[in-house]
Amino acid sequence: MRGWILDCYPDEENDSIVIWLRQGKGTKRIEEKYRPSFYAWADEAHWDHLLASLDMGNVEHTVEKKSLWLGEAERDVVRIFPRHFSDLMPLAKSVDRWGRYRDHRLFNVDMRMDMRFLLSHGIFPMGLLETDPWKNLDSPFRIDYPLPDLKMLHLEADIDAPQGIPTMQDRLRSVTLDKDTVDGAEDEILEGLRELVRQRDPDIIHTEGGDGFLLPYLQARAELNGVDLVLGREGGMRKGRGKSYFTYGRIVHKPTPHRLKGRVHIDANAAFIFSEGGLHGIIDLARMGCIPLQEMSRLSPGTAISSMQMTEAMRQGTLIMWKKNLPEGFKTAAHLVASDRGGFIYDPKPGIYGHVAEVDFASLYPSIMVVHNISPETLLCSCCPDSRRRVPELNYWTCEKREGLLPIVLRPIIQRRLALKRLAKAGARHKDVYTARAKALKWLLVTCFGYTGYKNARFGRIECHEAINAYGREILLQASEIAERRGFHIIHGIVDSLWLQGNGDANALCRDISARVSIPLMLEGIYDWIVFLPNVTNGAGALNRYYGSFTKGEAKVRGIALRRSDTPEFMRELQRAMLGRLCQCKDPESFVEALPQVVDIALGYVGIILDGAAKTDDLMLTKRVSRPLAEYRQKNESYAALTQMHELGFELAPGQKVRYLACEDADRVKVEDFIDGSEVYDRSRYADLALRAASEMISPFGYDLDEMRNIMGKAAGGLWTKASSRPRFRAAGGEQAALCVPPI
DNA sequence: ACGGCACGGGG
DNA sequence: GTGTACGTGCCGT
Repeated sequence: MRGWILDCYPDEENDSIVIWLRQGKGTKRIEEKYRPSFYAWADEAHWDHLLASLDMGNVEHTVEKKSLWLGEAERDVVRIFPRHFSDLMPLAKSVDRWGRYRDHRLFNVDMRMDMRFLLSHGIFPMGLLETDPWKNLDSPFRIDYPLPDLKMLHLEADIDAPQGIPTMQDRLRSVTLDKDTVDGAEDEILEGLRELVRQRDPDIIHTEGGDGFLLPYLQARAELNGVDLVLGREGGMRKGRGKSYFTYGRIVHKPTPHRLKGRVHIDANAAFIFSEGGLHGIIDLARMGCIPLQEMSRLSPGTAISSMQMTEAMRQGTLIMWKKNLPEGFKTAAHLVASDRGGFIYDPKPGIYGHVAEVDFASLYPSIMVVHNISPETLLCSCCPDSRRRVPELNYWTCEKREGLLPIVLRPIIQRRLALKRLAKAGARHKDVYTARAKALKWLLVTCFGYTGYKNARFGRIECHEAINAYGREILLQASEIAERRGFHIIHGIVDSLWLQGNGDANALCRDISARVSIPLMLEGIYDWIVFLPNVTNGAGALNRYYGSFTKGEAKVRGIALRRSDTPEFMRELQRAMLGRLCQCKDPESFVEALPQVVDIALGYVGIILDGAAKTDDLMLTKRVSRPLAEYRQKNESYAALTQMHELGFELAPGQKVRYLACEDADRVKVEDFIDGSEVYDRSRYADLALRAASEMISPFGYDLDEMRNIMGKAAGGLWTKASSRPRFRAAGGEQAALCVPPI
């Protein structure tokens, strides 16, 4: 048979792997017995003890030659075969304990069962192949590859929810699959849905919040009504455990996954990569990371890149350490200071600058890893102590003889992404598909650097993180020097970007620098003007709060309220309106002339708030809560919102978001789902938010918050009396921003 | 004054 | 099954 692996998962009870093969037409279920194994190694002193223990426990094992770590020579290791899938982890723990002082090192233990199976046959999901025996007709890194015509249908439900937020107890009114709606009595709806799914036979069911609510809800209603609801190509769901976890500097909530059998459930809310790269992005990563589609849709890009590294390591014949146990090297105090510094940062002077070029390195950090061969096994390798590849600032080097794992994995991703972007730009036939794939790949590149510094990453090593940073700083310094030699003046720089003023040829500069550092530097664009905003607390230049107007007519905005996820739509709209007027200006002079008009625009918005005429929808504040209600020590708005929900029997897990309206009553807030139209929003609170949003953009030009409040007070003719300004540290000397105009 | 809480960034 | 570290700003105590 010929087809694509759409779905692949273990059947623990039968010690087998179930595969759903999508063919040109139709789908085939294949079940295959599978025998997983893991490896153990002990030094000479403990080797006999290890083998004796295995014999004593009657554990099936063989001795094989394998490499324990990237690039190391092969040596004798024991390959251990647990009797059942479910015995693997307990047995591995036993073998670990037998070596009492960590004498036994274990490998290939914590690996996904699906990936084990696929790698053992050298096959991958969503790649065309032949069965019996398994044989690839495709390779994972191809730019163009054949795919079946996948059918994805959207599923949603209408629920009678008297409390505002639907619960498991609420009645189902109707369900909609794509364009078909089923209503009637609940059991009829559920049976109708089952029949509809069977008839339309989608490969993918797409939901928004299917994991968190819809699927468990439908299942609960089906049980209550005695309906056998089947949404997969066979009955039953594969559930996991939901969790709040700490990542990316914040708490994220991940609800219990609800996976179907033989059919892929993609929950848009649980699928970060889907939101970025769509279905084709997920398919691309599933192929390269060797992870089934349905699993891939719920994973982070970090896990995807990590699985690609594992896949490559296995391909090289290296075993995968159970736990990372590469200790950090010794560092002196002075060394620590040097190595712990982050990326390159220039110090911008707040104000407006005319005619500015922005140049950015494309995928700077991943490119550094590739160009300078940075990988846990190549950094400080023992084979090249005299390597000429020295890391700047640090007494590190990288291997000259062998390319490292991280570069081997990254190089094709970088090249592939560029190729896809070029194809999309050239207006190729499947332009959207190429764009989607390129977007998914981009996230691999963004996360791979952070992963090198992550203590639990399998192929992470903190020294890699330091080395990449050190190269990054050096490269930006070199770029700055070259820019200055070519007559540019450096306004600002962060990590991989520079903002330059001057009359030189920016394209020629990019070519020059790219050639010098072997990493492509691109012209992001020329600004008619760009505003760098001051830091409110000390008046110095903020590092990443700016907005500007490109000559090609687009605006670029970073760090202000408009970009923050907790900002109400109304304040965004206000800032967009201000920006819209400012972007009509072609130079700093006309920008300054337009300011009075811009202030009027802002005051118009504040007026709407004070009149009570703003729509409550546009005033919703959104906060990602960081802890359970009981753990809040400050009685802030998040606390008030959580309390309100709690009183009605609803709880949020850390990482979930709450949306609420700030009100004047004793409750302070009204959670969005409970809004009944009787609410009166807190006018002074919102007016203040609006004034802040306005002054944030134009404070360097004489319109700080106090000034905006003054102007508003006069305009409102006494209606506006709020003067709750907190004392703030003002910039020394009250330095006003310079108006910087380019030399002619 | 100070601590608690939440957000950003890359395209 | 999970990127770190940190700056920034507002708000409550």
